[in-house]
Amino acid sequence: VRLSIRGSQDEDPSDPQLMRLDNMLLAEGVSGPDKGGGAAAVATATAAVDVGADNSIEHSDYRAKLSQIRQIYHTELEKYEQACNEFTTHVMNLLREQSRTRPISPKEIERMVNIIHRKFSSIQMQLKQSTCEAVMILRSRFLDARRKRRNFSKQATEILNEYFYSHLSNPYPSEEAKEELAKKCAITVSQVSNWFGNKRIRYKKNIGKFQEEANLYAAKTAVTATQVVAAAVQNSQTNSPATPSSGSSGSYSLPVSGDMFMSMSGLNGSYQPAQVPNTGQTQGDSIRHAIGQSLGYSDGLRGNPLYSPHGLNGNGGWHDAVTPSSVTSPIEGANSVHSDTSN
DNA sequence: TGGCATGATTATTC
DNA sequence: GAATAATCATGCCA
Repeated sequence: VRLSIRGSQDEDPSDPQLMRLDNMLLAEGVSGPDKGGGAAAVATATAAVDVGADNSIEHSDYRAKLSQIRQIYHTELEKYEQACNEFTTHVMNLLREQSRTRPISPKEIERMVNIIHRKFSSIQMQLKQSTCEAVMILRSRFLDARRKRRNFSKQATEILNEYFYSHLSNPYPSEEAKEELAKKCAITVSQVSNWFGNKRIRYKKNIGKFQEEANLYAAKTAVTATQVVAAAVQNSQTNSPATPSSGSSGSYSLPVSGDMFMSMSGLNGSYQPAQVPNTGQTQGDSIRHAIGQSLGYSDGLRGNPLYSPHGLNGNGGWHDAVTPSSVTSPIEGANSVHSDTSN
């Protein structure tokens, strides 16, 4: 903007602003070697925005637009250079012609050439500036796309909720579990992480609000669990090769844990940390074992999180509730807050 | 169209 | 580096 005001007056070639523009164009991969630096710049720009595989379209879109800008920039630049040269020779010819009628000093010629060059470099500067602006706009638009969100599919949220509520005492899926969930939900692992992060925080903030949802999923889990268990029992009794898969959602493995009782027990709004699971330990163990054999998630979680070391403590925190060494005692927080004065 | 739901980002903490 | 808490920005529905 300032440029157009200052315009024709002073165009110092070593202008810091020009240098800034040059640097930026180089960094953005607009100027400089066609593929080398440019590709690198594009790579960093797109890497910053990379959210998942489904973004490849946007990537190519970004690249295409950037290369379009680059192309325009280069052709314009070339055009200006050519025009500058042509104009210079034209003026030189004029001066030469004039030299027949009046004496023209070499100094005067040099001065004219300088004026012409300055004019063209100011045009060049404007080109660079507008190119920079174009890149900035493109970039900001592309970066804004990060915030563009679409709600997950109903099935996806269902799957995530089922996992969440059936692991209510420790809603921290392991890396494998996250991957599994991501695959099932057709989202990325980081989206799964985001989802659990949001869910935990929002659940904790307003347990009452989520109670209905918790009951819903607990009931759902219970029904499926019953089916699965029945099938498993029948399976072991009849020794038949029947598979317990409910067929509802393919191979989705329902994580059945004591947590589902937990979400039930919280019906009246007052949240009780993991207290029930232990009661059914002996029986539940065999059941869990049976289920674990036919279901997926439990595998990745074996030994730990089903009966989690964590509980929503008095301060409303899962994360630092208990140390792993106390896994063997899942009663924590049942009747007493026991001596653990966490925080 | 306003308000709530929800996915993503950021700052902070451990 | 993962989790939390706060916040942003968009989606969705009455």
